[in-house]
Amino acid sequence: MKESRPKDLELPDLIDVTGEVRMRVAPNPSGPLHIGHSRMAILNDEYVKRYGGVCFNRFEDTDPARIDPAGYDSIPADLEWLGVEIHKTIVQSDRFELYYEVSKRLLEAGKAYVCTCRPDDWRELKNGKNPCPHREQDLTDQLSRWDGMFDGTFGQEEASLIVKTDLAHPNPAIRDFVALRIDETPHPRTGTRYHVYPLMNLAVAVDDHELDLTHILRGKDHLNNTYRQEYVFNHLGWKMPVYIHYGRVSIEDAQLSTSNMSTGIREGKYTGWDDPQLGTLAALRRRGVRPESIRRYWSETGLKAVDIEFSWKTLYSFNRDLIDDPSNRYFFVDDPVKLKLESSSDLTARAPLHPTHPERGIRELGVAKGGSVCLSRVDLPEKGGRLRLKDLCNVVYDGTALRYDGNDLVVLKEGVRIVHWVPEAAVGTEVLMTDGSVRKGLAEHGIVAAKDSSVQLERFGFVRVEQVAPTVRCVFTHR
RNA sequence: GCUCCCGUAGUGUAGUCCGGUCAAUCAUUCCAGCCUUUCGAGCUGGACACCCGGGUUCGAAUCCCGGCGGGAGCACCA
Repeated sequence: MKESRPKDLELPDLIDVTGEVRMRVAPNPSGPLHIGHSRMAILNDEYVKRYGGVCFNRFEDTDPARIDPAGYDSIPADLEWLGVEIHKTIVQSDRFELYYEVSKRLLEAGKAYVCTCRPDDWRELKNGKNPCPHREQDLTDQLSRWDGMFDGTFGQEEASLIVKTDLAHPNPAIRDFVALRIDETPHPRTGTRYHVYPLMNLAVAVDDHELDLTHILRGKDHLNNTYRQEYVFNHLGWKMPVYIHYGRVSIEDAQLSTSNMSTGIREGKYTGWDDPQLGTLAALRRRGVRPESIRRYWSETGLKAVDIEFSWKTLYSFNRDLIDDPSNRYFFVDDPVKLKLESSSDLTARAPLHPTHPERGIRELGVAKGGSVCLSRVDLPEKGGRLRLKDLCNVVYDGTALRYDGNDLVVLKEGVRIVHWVPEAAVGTEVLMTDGSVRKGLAEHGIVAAKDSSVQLERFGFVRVEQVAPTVRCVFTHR
Protein backbone atom coordinates (compact mmCIF):
# COMPACT_ATOMS: atom_id res chain seq x y z
CA MET A 1 0.00 0.00 0.00
CA LYS A 2 1.17 3.47 -0.73
CA GLU A 3 1.71 5.82 2.15
CA SER A 4 0.44 8.85 0.31
CA ARG A 5 -3.26 8.44 -0.23
CA PRO A 6 -4.81 10.50 -2.98
CA LYS A 7 -5.55 13.63 -1.05
CA ASP A 8 -8.13 16.18 -1.85
CA LEU A 9 -8.68 15.04 -5.39
CA GLU A 10 -12.37 15.18 -4.98
CA LEU A 11 -15.25 15.65 -7.32
CA PRO A 12 -16.61 19.19 -7.37
CA ASP A 13 -19.83 19.84 -5.50
CA LEU A 14 -23.10 19.74 -7.37
CA ILE A 15 -24.79 23.03 -8.00
CA ASP A 16 -28.33 23.88 -6.92
CA VAL A 17 -28.62 21.30 -4.19
CA THR A 18 -31.69 22.32 -2.24
CA GLY A 19 -33.32 19.16 -0.97
CA GLU A 20 -32.72 15.48 -1.50
CA VAL A 21 -30.39 14.68 -4.38
CA ARG A 22 -32.09 12.26 -6.77
CA MET A 23 -30.15 10.79 -9.65
CA ARG A 24 -30.26 7.84 -11.99
CA VAL A 25 -28.31 5.48 -14.13
CA ALA A 26 -30.08 4.70 -17.39
CA PRO A 27 -28.62 1.69 -19.13
CA ASN A 28 -29.93 0.26 -22.33
CA PRO A 29 -30.13 -3.50 -21.81
CA SER A 30 -28.45 -4.22 -25.12
CA GLY A 31 -25.32 -5.83 -23.71
CA PRO A 32 -23.15 -6.08 -20.65
CA LEU A 33 -21.66 -3.08 -18.91
CA HIS A 34 -18.09 -2.24 -19.83
CA ILE A 35 -15.41 -0.01 -18.37
CA GLY A 36 -16.80 3.00 -20.22
CA HIS A 37 -20.27 2.56 -18.74
CA SER A 38 -18.84 2.37 -15.27
CA ARG A 39 -18.06 6.07 -15.34
CA MET A 40 -21.62 7.30 -15.15
CA ALA A 41 -22.56 4.65 -12.63
CA ILE A 42 -19.67 5.49 -10.30
CA LEU A 43 -20.10 9.25 -10.54
CA ASN A 44 -23.81 9.08 -9.85
CA ASP A 45 -23.13 6.85 -6.90
CA GLU A 46 -20.40 9.12 -5.55
CA TYR A 47 -22.73 12.11 -5.54
CA VAL A 48 -25.68 10.27 -4.13
CA LYS A 49 -23.52 9.00 -1.30
CA ARG A 50 -22.02 12.43 -0.69
CA TYR A 51 -25.41 14.10 -0.39
CA GLY A 52 -27.29 11.17 1.06
CA GLY A 53 -29.71 11.01 -1.85
CA VAL A 54 -31.14 8.23 -3.95
CA CYS A 55 -30.18 6.70 -7.27
CA PHE A 56 -32.54 4.88 -9.60
CA ASN A 57 -31.65 2.31 -12.17
CA ARG A 58 -33.83 2.80 -15.20
CA PHE A 59 -33.72 0.33 -18.05
CA GLU A 60 -34.19 2.21 -21.30
CA ASP A 61 -35.64 -0.56 -23.41
CA THR A 62 -37.84 1.36 -25.80
CA ASP A 63 -36.27 -0.01 -28.95
CA PRO A 64 -37.49 -3.59 -29.22
CA ALA A 65 -34.92 -4.41 -31.87
CA ARG A 66 -31.96 -3.51 -29.71
CA ILE A 67 -32.42 -5.45 -26.53
CA ASP A 68 -30.43 -8.33 -25.16
CA PRO A 69 -32.66 -9.76 -22.43
CA ALA A 70 -29.59 -10.96 -20.53
CA GLY A 71 -28.89 -7.32 -19.74
CA TYR A 72 -31.83 -7.12 -17.35
CA ASP A 73 -29.92 -9.44 -15.02
CA SER A 74 -26.29 -8.76 -15.85
CA ILE A 75 -26.46 -5.00 -15.48
CA PRO A 76 -27.77 -4.97 -11.89
CA ALA A 77 -25.11 -7.57 -11.05
CA ASP A 78 -22.42 -5.39 -12.56
CA LEU A 79 -23.71 -2.35 -10.70
CA GLU A 80 -23.69 -4.25 -7.46
CA TRP A 81 -20.14 -5.41 -8.04
CA LEU A 82 -19.14 -1.79 -8.64
CA GLY A 83 -20.68 -0.93 -5.29
CA VAL A 84 -23.31 1.31 -6.85
CA GLU A 85 -26.32 1.52 -4.57
CA ILE A 86 -29.59 1.41 -6.41
CA HIS A 87 -32.58 2.71 -4.55
CA LYS A 88 -35.08 1.34 -7.02
CA THR A 89 -35.11 -0.15 -10.49
CA ILE A 90 -37.70 0.79 -13.06
CA VAL A 91 -38.18 -0.45 -16.58
CA GLN A 92 -39.45 1.80 -19.33
CA SER A 93 -41.29 -0.99 -21.07
CA ASP A 94 -43.53 -1.16 -17.97
CA ARG A 95 -44.50 2.45 -18.43
CA PHE A 96 -45.85 2.78 -21.93
CA GLU A 97 -49.30 3.82 -20.72
CA LEU A 98 -47.69 6.73 -18.91
CA TYR A 99 -45.87 7.88 -22.02
CA TYR A 100 -49.10 7.65 -24.01
CA GLU A 101 -50.94 9.68 -21.43
CA VAL A 102 -48.33 12.45 -21.44
CA SER A 103 -48.13 12.37 -25.21
CA LYS A 104 -51.86 12.84 -25.52
CA ARG A 105 -51.66 15.80 -23.20
CA LEU A 106 -49.03 17.34 -25.45
CA LEU A 107 -51.22 16.69 -28.46
CA GLU A 108 -54.28 18.22 -26.84
CA ALA A 109 -52.28 21.23 -25.77
CA GLY A 110 -51.17 21.82 -29.34
CA LYS A 111 -47.57 21.06 -28.43
CA ALA A 112 -47.38 17.99 -30.60
CA TYR A 113 -48.92 16.62 -33.78
CA VAL A 114 -49.50 13.30 -35.44
CA CYS A 115 -47.67 13.20 -38.72
CA THR A 116 -48.38 10.75 -41.49
CA CYS A 117 -45.84 12.09 -43.94
CA ARG A 118 -43.18 9.80 -45.27
CA PRO A 119 -40.24 10.23 -42.86
CA ASP A 120 -37.95 11.53 -45.59
CA ASP A 121 -40.46 14.14 -46.68
CA TRP A 122 -41.03 15.30 -43.14
CA ARG A 123 -37.29 15.58 -42.50
CA GLU A 124 -36.71 17.51 -45.67
CA LEU A 125 -39.40 20.02 -44.80
CA LYS A 126 -37.95 20.38 -41.35
CA ASN A 127 -34.44 20.91 -42.61
CA GLY A 128 -35.82 23.75 -44.70
CA LYS A 129 -37.51 25.18 -41.59
CA ASN A 130 -40.91 24.34 -43.06
CA PRO A 131 -43.88 22.74 -41.30
CA CYS A 132 -45.32 19.54 -42.62
CA PRO A 133 -49.02 19.61 -43.60
CA HIS A 134 -50.09 17.94 -40.35
CA ARG A 135 -48.33 20.28 -37.98
CA GLU A 136 -51.04 22.89 -37.68
CA GLN A 137 -54.16 20.84 -38.35
CA ASP A 138 -56.89 21.10 -35.76
CA LEU A 139 -57.23 18.81 -32.82
CA THR A 140 -60.06 16.73 -34.21
CA ASP A 141 -57.89 15.63 -37.11
CA GLN A 142 -54.94 15.07 -34.80
CA LEU A 143 -57.00 12.89 -32.48
CA SER A 144 -58.38 10.79 -35.25
CA ARG A 145 -54.89 10.09 -36.55
CA TRP A 146 -53.80 9.47 -32.96
CA ASP A 147 -56.42 6.75 -32.68
CA GLY A 148 -55.19 5.39 -35.97
CA MET A 149 -51.73 4.94 -34.54
CA PHE A 150 -53.09 2.64 -31.89
CA ASP A 151 -55.87 0.77 -33.68
CA GLY A 152 -53.74 -0.58 -36.47
CA THR A 153 -54.79 1.88 -39.16
CA PHE A 154 -51.15 2.85 -39.58
CA GLY A 155 -48.15 0.59 -39.84
CA GLN A 156 -44.48 1.18 -39.28
CA GLU A 157 -43.31 4.60 -40.44
CA GLU A 158 -46.81 5.51 -41.52
CA ALA A 159 -47.59 7.72 -38.54
CA SER A 160 -45.77 9.18 -35.57
CA LEU A 161 -46.26 11.69 -32.83
CA ILE A 162 -43.99 14.68 -33.14
CA VAL A 163 -43.19 17.22 -30.46
CA LYS A 164 -43.18 20.80 -31.64
CA THR A 165 -40.12 22.82 -30.79
CA ASP A 166 -39.08 25.73 -32.96
CA LEU A 167 -38.94 25.15 -36.68
CA ALA A 168 -36.82 28.25 -37.07
CA HIS A 169 -34.25 27.05 -34.56
CA PRO A 170 -30.78 27.65 -35.97
CA ASN A 171 -29.69 24.20 -34.90
CA PRO A 172 -31.42 21.73 -37.19
CA ALA A 173 -31.00 19.03 -34.56
CA ILE A 174 -33.36 20.85 -32.24
CA ARG A 175 -36.29 21.34 -34.60
CA ASP A 176 -39.43 19.19 -34.11
CA PHE A 177 -38.57 15.66 -33.03
CA VAL A 178 -40.33 12.32 -33.04
CA ALA A 179 -41.76 11.20 -29.71
CA LEU A 180 -43.79 8.10 -30.56
CA ARG A 181 -43.32 5.71 -33.43
CA ILE A 182 -44.92 2.51 -34.62
CA ASP A 183 -42.85 -0.66 -34.55
CA GLU A 184 -44.19 -4.17 -35.05
CA THR A 185 -41.04 -5.87 -33.76
CA PRO A 186 -41.95 -8.02 -30.75
CA HIS A 187 -40.48 -6.72 -27.53
CA PRO A 188 -38.61 -9.20 -25.30
CA ARG A 189 -40.68 -8.16 -22.30
CA THR A 190 -44.00 -6.97 -23.66
CA GLY A 191 -44.20 -9.08 -26.77
CA THR A 192 -46.78 -7.71 -29.19
CA ARG A 193 -48.91 -6.00 -26.56
CA TYR A 194 -47.71 -2.56 -27.71
CA HIS A 195 -46.71 -1.43 -31.11
CA VAL A 196 -46.44 2.27 -30.37
CA TYR A 197 -43.04 2.97 -28.86
CA PRO A 198 -41.78 6.14 -27.22
CA LEU A 199 -38.41 7.50 -28.29
CA MET A 200 -35.85 8.43 -25.73
CA ASN A 201 -36.45 12.15 -25.80
CA LEU A 202 -40.01 11.65 -24.69
CA ALA A 203 -39.55 8.71 -22.35
CA VAL A 204 -36.50 10.17 -20.66
CA ALA A 205 -38.11 13.54 -20.07
CA VAL A 206 -41.26 11.97 -18.66
CA ASP A 207 -39.37 9.64 -16.37
CA ASP A 208 -36.85 12.20 -15.20
CA HIS A 209 -39.80 14.33 -14.16
CA GLU A 210 -41.86 11.51 -12.68
CA LEU A 211 -38.90 10.33 -10.61
CA ASP A 212 -38.38 13.92 -9.54
CA LEU A 213 -34.71 13.80 -10.39
CA THR A 214 -32.57 16.73 -9.39
CA HIS A 215 -29.29 16.17 -11.23
CA ILE A 216 -28.51 14.27 -14.38
CA LEU A 217 -25.06 13.25 -15.53
CA ARG A 218 -24.73 12.33 -19.16
CA GLY A 219 -22.20 12.31 -21.93
CA LYS A 220 -21.98 15.42 -24.03
CA ASP A 221 -23.19 13.42 -27.00
CA HIS A 222 -26.58 13.98 -25.36
CA LEU A 223 -26.30 17.74 -25.41
CA ASN A 224 -28.82 18.14 -28.20
CA ASN A 225 -31.12 15.66 -26.52
CA THR A 226 -31.03 17.83 -23.44
CA TYR A 227 -32.15 20.79 -25.52
CA ARG A 228 -34.95 18.72 -27.06
CA GLN A 229 -36.08 17.42 -23.70
CA GLU A 230 -36.13 20.96 -22.43
CA TYR A 231 -39.06 21.59 -24.77
CA VAL A 232 -41.00 18.72 -23.24
CA PHE A 233 -40.39 20.10 -19.77
CA ASN A 234 -41.45 23.58 -20.81
CA HIS A 235 -44.52 22.40 -22.74
CA LEU A 236 -45.75 20.66 -19.63
CA GLY A 237 -44.67 23.29 -17.15
CA TRP A 238 -42.22 20.99 -15.41
CA LYS A 239 -39.06 22.05 -13.62
CA MET A 240 -35.86 20.92 -15.31
CA PRO A 241 -33.24 19.00 -13.36
CA VAL A 242 -29.64 20.20 -13.44
CA TYR A 243 -27.78 18.63 -16.36
CA ILE A 244 -24.07 17.99 -16.38
CA HIS A 245 -22.49 16.86 -19.62
CA TYR A 246 -19.13 15.22 -19.43
CA GLY A 247 -16.75 14.61 -22.31
CA ARG A 248 -16.17 11.63 -24.47
CA VAL A 249 -13.80 8.91 -23.31
CA SER A 250 -11.70 7.04 -25.78
CA ILE A 251 -10.48 3.72 -24.52
CA GLU A 252 -7.62 2.25 -26.45
CA ASP A 253 -6.86 -1.41 -26.87
CA ALA A 254 -10.26 -2.47 -25.67
CA GLN A 255 -13.02 -4.32 -27.38
CA LEU A 256 -16.14 -2.51 -26.18
CA SER A 257 -18.54 -2.66 -29.06
CA THR A 258 -21.47 -4.86 -28.17
CA SER A 259 -21.93 -6.08 -31.70
CA ASN A 260 -18.24 -6.87 -32.21
CA MET A 261 -18.12 -8.67 -28.91
CA SER A 262 -21.18 -10.74 -29.60
CA THR A 263 -20.07 -11.77 -33.07
CA GLY A 264 -16.64 -12.56 -31.62
CA ILE A 265 -18.28 -14.80 -29.06
CA ARG A 266 -20.39 -16.51 -31.70
CA GLU A 267 -17.35 -17.13 -33.87
CA GLY A 268 -15.35 -18.51 -30.98
CA LYS A 269 -12.86 -15.67 -30.92
CA TYR A 270 -13.95 -14.91 -27.37
CA THR A 271 -15.07 -17.46 -24.81
CA GLY A 272 -17.87 -15.28 -23.47
CA TRP A 273 -18.67 -11.83 -22.10
CA ASP A 274 -16.02 -12.35 -19.44
CA ASP A 275 -13.23 -13.22 -21.86
CA PRO A 276 -10.10 -11.49 -20.55
CA GLN A 277 -9.57 -9.92 -23.95
CA LEU A 278 -12.69 -7.79 -23.49
CA GLY A 279 -13.23 -4.53 -21.65
CA THR A 280 -16.42 -5.66 -19.93
CA LEU A 281 -16.80 -5.36 -16.19
CA ALA A 282 -17.32 -9.11 -16.14
CA ALA A 283 -13.89 -9.60 -17.71
CA LEU A 284 -12.19 -7.15 -15.37
CA ARG A 285 -13.81 -8.80 -12.39
CA ARG A 286 -12.59 -12.18 -13.59
CA ARG A 287 -9.08 -10.85 -14.03
CA GLY A 288 -8.91 -9.60 -10.48
CA VAL A 289 -9.42 -5.89 -11.04
CA ARG A 290 -11.03 -4.53 -7.90
CA PRO A 291 -14.05 -2.26 -8.28
CA GLU A 292 -12.48 0.22 -5.88
CA SER A 293 -9.71 0.90 -8.37
CA ILE A 294 -12.28 1.70 -11.05
CA ARG A 295 -14.06 3.99 -8.63
CA ARG A 296 -10.86 5.79 -7.79
CA TYR A 297 -10.08 6.17 -11.47
CA TRP A 298 -13.35 7.84 -12.38
CA SER A 299 -13.44 9.93 -9.24
CA GLU A 300 -10.04 11.38 -10.08
CA THR A 301 -11.12 11.94 -13.66
CA GLY A 302 -14.21 13.88 -12.70
CA LEU A 303 -16.80 15.10 -15.15
CA LYS A 304 -15.33 17.88 -17.20
CA ALA A 305 -16.68 18.41 -20.68
CA VAL A 306 -13.25 17.70 -22.16
CA ASP A 307 -12.70 14.59 -24.20
CA ILE A 308 -10.26 12.29 -22.49
CA GLU A 309 -8.16 9.25 -23.11
CA PHE A 310 -8.56 6.38 -20.73
CA SER A 311 -5.31 4.97 -19.34
CA TRP A 312 -5.07 1.29 -18.52
CA LYS A 313 -1.68 1.94 -16.93
CA THR A 314 -3.20 4.28 -14.41
CA LEU A 315 -6.06 1.93 -13.63
CA TYR A 316 -3.61 -0.94 -13.20
CA SER A 317 -1.47 1.18 -10.93
CA PHE A 318 -4.48 1.91 -8.73
CA ASN A 319 -5.38 -1.75 -8.72
CA ARG A 320 -1.83 -2.84 -7.89
CA ASP A 321 -2.02 -0.47 -4.97
CA LEU A 322 -5.00 -2.48 -3.79
CA ILE A 323 -3.88 -6.04 -4.45
CA ASP A 324 -0.13 -5.93 -3.82
CA ASP A 325 -0.64 -6.27 -0.10
CA PRO A 326 -3.16 -9.13 0.02
CA SER A 327 -1.59 -11.12 -2.81
CA ASN A 328 0.68 -13.92 -1.67
CA ARG A 329 3.71 -14.79 -3.76
CA TYR A 330 4.29 -17.98 -5.69
CA PHE A 331 6.78 -19.20 -8.23
CA PHE A 332 5.56 -19.90 -11.72
CA VAL A 333 7.82 -21.27 -14.42
CA ASP A 334 6.65 -20.50 -17.88
CA ASP A 335 7.85 -22.79 -20.70
CA PRO A 336 9.64 -25.07 -18.23
CA VAL A 337 12.84 -27.03 -18.79
CA LYS A 338 13.59 -29.85 -16.36
CA LEU A 339 17.18 -29.97 -15.16
CA LYS A 340 19.02 -32.28 -12.78
CA LEU A 341 20.44 -30.46 -9.77
CA GLU A 342 23.64 -32.11 -8.54
CA SER A 343 24.16 -31.58 -4.86
CA SER A 344 25.64 -33.47 -1.96
CA SER A 345 22.52 -33.26 0.20
CA ASP A 346 18.80 -32.48 0.21
CA LEU A 347 17.98 -28.80 -0.23
CA THR A 348 15.04 -26.80 1.12
CA ALA A 349 13.95 -23.30 0.16
CA ARG A 350 12.04 -21.19 2.67
CA ALA A 351 10.42 -18.28 0.90
CA PRO A 352 7.98 -15.84 2.49
CA LEU A 353 4.39 -15.88 1.33
CA HIS A 354 4.71 -12.12 1.21
CA PRO A 355 8.01 -10.25 1.47
CA THR A 356 6.61 -7.43 3.56
CA HIS A 357 4.52 -9.74 5.76
CA PRO A 358 6.81 -12.39 7.24
CA GLU A 359 4.09 -13.17 9.79
CA ARG A 360 2.05 -14.83 7.08
CA GLY A 361 4.54 -17.66 7.02
CA ILE A 362 6.67 -19.32 4.42
CA ARG A 363 6.49 -21.73 1.52
CA GLU A 364 8.83 -24.68 1.91
CA LEU A 365 10.09 -26.10 -1.35
CA GLY A 366 12.31 -29.15 -1.17
CA VAL A 367 14.69 -30.68 -3.67
CA ALA A 368 16.01 -34.12 -2.79
CA LYS A 369 19.63 -34.99 -3.31
CA GLY A 370 19.99 -36.02 -6.92
CA GLY A 371 16.60 -34.57 -7.82
CA SER A 372 15.59 -32.05 -10.48
CA VAL A 373 14.11 -28.59 -10.75
CA CYS A 374 12.34 -26.77 -13.56
CA LEU A 375 13.41 -23.40 -14.93
CA SER A 376 11.96 -21.16 -17.55
CA ARG A 377 13.62 -21.63 -20.89
CA VAL A 378 14.24 -17.90 -21.25
CA ASP A 379 16.17 -17.85 -17.98
CA LEU A 380 18.80 -20.33 -19.14
CA PRO A 381 22.00 -18.67 -20.28
CA GLU A 382 22.83 -19.91 -23.77
CA LYS A 383 26.44 -20.60 -22.99
CA GLY A 384 25.89 -21.74 -19.44
CA GLY A 385 26.96 -19.83 -16.36
CA ARG A 386 26.14 -19.06 -12.79
CA LEU A 387 22.59 -18.50 -11.55
CA ARG A 388 20.87 -17.96 -8.24
CA LEU A 389 17.80 -20.13 -7.69
CA LYS A 390 15.76 -17.72 -5.63
CA ASP A 391 15.58 -18.66 -1.95
CA LEU A 392 17.37 -21.98 -2.61
CA CYS A 393 21.02 -21.82 -3.61
CA ASN A 394 23.53 -20.78 -6.22
CA VAL A 395 24.13 -23.08 -9.16
CA VAL A 396 26.34 -23.45 -12.15
CA TYR A 397 24.62 -24.36 -15.39
CA ASP A 398 26.76 -26.24 -17.88
CA GLY A 399 24.24 -26.49 -20.70
CA THR A 400 22.64 -29.76 -19.57
CA ALA A 401 22.42 -29.78 -15.79
CA LEU A 402 22.79 -27.63 -12.70
CA ARG A 403 25.45 -28.07 -10.02
CA TYR A 404 25.13 -26.79 -6.47
CA ASP A 405 27.49 -23.85 -6.01
CA GLY A 406 27.06 -22.69 -2.43
CA ASN A 407 24.49 -20.46 -0.86
CA ASP A 408 26.25 -17.16 -0.38
CA LEU A 409 24.21 -14.13 -1.39
CA VAL A 410 27.29 -12.11 -2.26
CA VAL A 411 27.06 -13.58 -5.76
CA LEU A 412 24.23 -11.11 -6.33
CA LYS A 413 26.75 -8.31 -5.95
CA GLU A 414 28.84 -10.05 -8.57
CA GLY A 415 26.03 -9.76 -11.07
CA VAL A 416 24.69 -13.28 -10.87
CA ARG A 417 21.04 -13.29 -11.96
CA ILE A 418 18.22 -14.50 -9.78
CA VAL A 419 15.82 -16.88 -11.46
CA HIS A 420 12.67 -18.62 -10.41
CA TRP A 421 12.22 -22.32 -10.32
CA VAL A 422 9.86 -25.00 -9.11
CA PRO A 423 10.47 -28.48 -7.76
CA GLU A 424 9.73 -31.51 -9.90
CA ALA A 425 6.44 -32.00 -8.09
CA ALA A 426 5.00 -28.71 -9.29
CA VAL A 427 1.47 -28.34 -10.52
CA GLY A 428 0.54 -27.76 -14.16
CA THR A 429 -0.64 -24.19 -14.54
CA GLU A 430 -2.11 -22.11 -17.33
CA VAL A 431 -2.41 -18.36 -17.36
CA LEU A 432 -4.98 -16.75 -19.64
CA MET A 433 -3.44 -13.58 -20.98
CA THR A 434 -5.31 -10.46 -22.05
CA ASP A 435 -4.34 -10.94 -25.68
CA GLY A 436 -6.12 -14.28 -25.75
CA SER A 437 -2.96 -16.37 -25.54
CA VAL A 438 -2.36 -18.98 -22.86
CA ARG A 439 0.96 -19.29 -21.03
CA LYS A 440 1.57 -22.85 -19.95
CA GLY A 441 3.94 -23.82 -17.21
CA LEU A 442 4.36 -25.10 -13.69
CA ALA A 443 3.60 -23.43 -10.38
CA GLU A 444 4.65 -24.41 -6.92
CA HIS A 445 2.03 -26.58 -5.32
CA GLY A 446 1.01 -24.11 -2.62
CA ILE A 447 -0.91 -22.06 -5.14
CA VAL A 448 -3.83 -24.46 -4.87
CA ALA A 449 -4.66 -22.77 -1.57
CA ALA A 450 -5.30 -19.52 -3.39
CA LYS A 451 -8.43 -20.40 -5.31
CA ASP A 452 -10.52 -17.36 -6.21
CA SER A 453 -7.97 -14.91 -4.94
CA SER A 454 -5.28 -12.70 -6.37
CA VAL A 455 -1.68 -13.82 -6.13
CA GLN A 456 1.54 -12.57 -7.58
CA LEU A 457 3.52 -14.99 -9.68
CA GLU A 458 6.94 -13.57 -8.92
CA ARG A 459 8.59 -11.78 -11.82
CA PHE A 460 5.57 -12.62 -13.96
CA GLY A 461 2.72 -10.51 -12.67
CA PHE A 462 -0.50 -10.55 -10.71
CA VAL A 463 -3.10 -13.13 -11.58
CA ARG A 464 -6.41 -14.29 -10.22
CA VAL A 465 -6.56 -18.02 -9.54
CA GLU A 466 -9.85 -19.26 -10.85
CA GLN A 467 -9.35 -23.03 -10.87
CA VAL A 468 -7.03 -25.34 -8.94
CA ALA A 469 -8.10 -28.81 -10.01
CA PRO A 470 -7.39 -30.87 -12.00
CA THR A 471 -4.87 -28.24 -13.08
CA VAL A 472 -4.41 -24.67 -12.04
CA ARG A 473 -5.88 -21.98 -14.23
CA CYS A 474 -5.22 -18.30 -13.65
CA VAL A 475 -6.27 -15.14 -15.40
CA PHE A 476 -3.68 -12.42 -15.86
CA THR A 477 -4.43 -9.18 -14.06
CA HIS A 478 -1.49 -6.92 -14.86
CA ARG A 479 2.20 -6.70 -14.05
C1' G B 1 -22.30 22.79 -44.57
C1' C B 2 -25.19 24.06 -40.04
C1' U B 3 -25.55 23.98 -34.51
C1' C B 4 -23.18 23.17 -30.04
C1' C B 5 -19.17 21.77 -26.56
C1' C B 6 -14.07 21.99 -25.39
C1' G B 7 -8.53 23.36 -25.45
C1' U B 8 -2.95 23.16 -18.46
C1' A B 9 3.05 18.03 -19.11
C1' G B 10 2.62 11.18 -22.59
C1' U B 11 -2.19 10.47 -19.63
C1' G B 12 -5.73 12.29 -15.97
C1' U B 13 -6.32 16.44 -12.78
C1' A B 14 -5.93 21.38 -9.42
C1' G B 15 -5.99 26.51 -10.42
C1' U B 16 -9.84 29.86 -14.71
C1' C B 17 -16.14 32.30 -12.19
C1' C B 18 -13.89 36.76 -7.86
C1' G B 19 -6.33 38.70 -12.52
C1' G B 20 -1.00 38.98 -8.37
C1' U B 21 0.69 34.30 -2.98
C1' C B 22 1.13 29.90 -10.18
C1' A B 23 8.97 30.74 -12.39
C1' A B 24 1.62 26.43 -12.08
C1' U B 25 -0.90 21.22 -7.91
C1' C B 26 -1.37 16.12 -7.30
C1' A B 27 -1.56 11.26 -9.44
C1' U B 28 0.03 8.13 -13.19
C1' U B 29 3.92 7.54 -16.87
C1' C B 30 9.08 7.70 -18.31
C1' C B 31 14.42 8.13 -16.80
C1' A B 32 18.35 7.74 -12.98
C1' G B 33 19.95 6.23 -8.17
C1' C B 34 19.02 3.67 -3.40
C1' C B 35 16.85 -0.56 -1.10
C1' U B 36 15.29 -5.47 -1.86
C1' U B 37 17.25 -13.17 -2.67
C1' U B 38 10.74 -10.73 -7.77
C1' C B 39 11.08 -7.60 -13.64
C1' G B 40 6.32 -6.38 -7.34
C1' A B 41 6.43 -2.97 -3.22
C1' G B 42 9.14 1.09 -0.86
C1' C B 43 12.59 5.55 -0.85
C1' U B 44 15.25 9.74 -3.37
C1' G B 45 16.08 12.71 -7.50
C1' G B 46 14.89 14.14 -12.49
C1' A B 47 12.01 14.94 -17.24
C1' C B 48 7.57 16.91 -19.46
C1' A B 49 2.33 21.71 -19.75
C1' C B 50 -0.92 27.00 -19.42
C1' C B 51 -3.03 25.98 -28.35
C1' C B 52 -1.39 30.62 -31.16
C1' G B 53 -1.59 35.98 -31.94
C1' G B 54 -3.17 40.61 -30.46
C1' G B 55 -5.52 43.71 -26.61
C1' U B 56 -6.76 45.52 -21.41
C1' U B 57 -3.59 45.92 -16.97
C1' C B 58 1.74 47.79 -12.83
C1' G B 59 0.61 42.45 -13.42
C1' A B 60 -3.11 37.27 -17.33
C1' A B 61 -3.23 30.14 -17.29
C1' U B 62 -7.03 33.40 -15.35
C1' C B 63 -10.55 39.16 -18.58
C1' C B 64 -11.60 40.82 -24.13
C1' C B 65 -11.02 40.05 -29.54
C1' G B 66 -9.33 37.12 -33.58
C1' G B 67 -7.30 32.75 -35.30
C1' C B 68 -5.99 27.52 -34.91
C1' G B 69 -6.98 22.71 -33.09
C1' G B 70 -10.02 18.62 -31.05
C1' G B 71 -14.89 16.52 -30.25
C1' A B 72 -20.24 15.85 -30.51
C1' G B 73 -24.94 16.31 -32.85
C1' C B 74 -27.87 17.32 -37.36
C1' A B 75 -31.95 9.10 -36.81
C1' C B 76 -39.15 7.09 -36.34
C1' C B 77 -31.01 4.34 -31.73
C1' A B 78 -29.80 5.45 -26.85
